[in-house]
Amino acid sequence: MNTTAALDGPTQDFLKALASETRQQIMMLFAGGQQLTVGEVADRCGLGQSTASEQLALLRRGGLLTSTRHGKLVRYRADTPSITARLTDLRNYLGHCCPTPDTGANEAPKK
Amino acid sequence: MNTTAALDGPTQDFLKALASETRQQIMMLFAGGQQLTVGEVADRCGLGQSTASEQLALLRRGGLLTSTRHGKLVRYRADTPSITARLTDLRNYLGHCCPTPDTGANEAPKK
DNA sequence: TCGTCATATCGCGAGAACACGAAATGATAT
DNA sequence: ATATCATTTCGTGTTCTCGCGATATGACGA
Repeated sequence: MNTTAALDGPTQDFLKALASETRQQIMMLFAGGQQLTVGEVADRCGLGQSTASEQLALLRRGGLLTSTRHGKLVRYRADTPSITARLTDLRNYLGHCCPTPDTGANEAPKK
Repeated sequence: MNTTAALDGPTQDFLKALASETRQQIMMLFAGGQQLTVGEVADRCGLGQSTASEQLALLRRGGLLTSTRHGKLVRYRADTPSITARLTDLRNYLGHCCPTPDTGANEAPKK
């Protein structure tokens, strides 16, 4: 029953991607700029190979990871600029919901 | 079925609360410091009374709203300091997942 | 007290998400 | 081309979420 989208698609996907403990756990593996393949993620999380692939795809759609093929391997890594952008979007959205959420970054009045 | 928490409880609840379009829509009603009752939220969103109550409870658990009783009415409003805190937690978490998430305008020594 | 209004909780059905194994796709070497 | 390895996509069962109506709790007034 939604006539009005509350958030734009990208931020939607960002939140949905993060709202899963399994995917949060996966994200932890990429600390320090780590680059990991699907198999490595599956292995370290104790997930099936296909499950890992699907979850990684969700994280990529959410703008948290990027992937690059290296031969037959696909290497995933954190998409830092995208993450930063979506965090800013999220803060802007929350800025609409409440008076000055004010994380230190002040909203300059537009124009 | 993961025993290892990737995120602390509060931030967990924060993300889960926000990862629903209905709840995002609800949050929009509180723009500008608005204070609304359960019935008003139900009415404006076209939701059943019980549904609105449950969703508001989730948002409160997520640290996005606070509630106060005024007689038989319960008034909800945005919990700005809590929102700010959880946004910071989220950024810290993401800071662990990727090299220098570059908070953009972080705690810059403002004046 | 009782009756009523506003909110919270319970029980339920429809739909989405999660994780899996099996099969399809893509890539490299022989 | 064939074999093999890594990844993706498909089909399935299980579990969780969402929204509802019905019922219970709490607050006020008569």
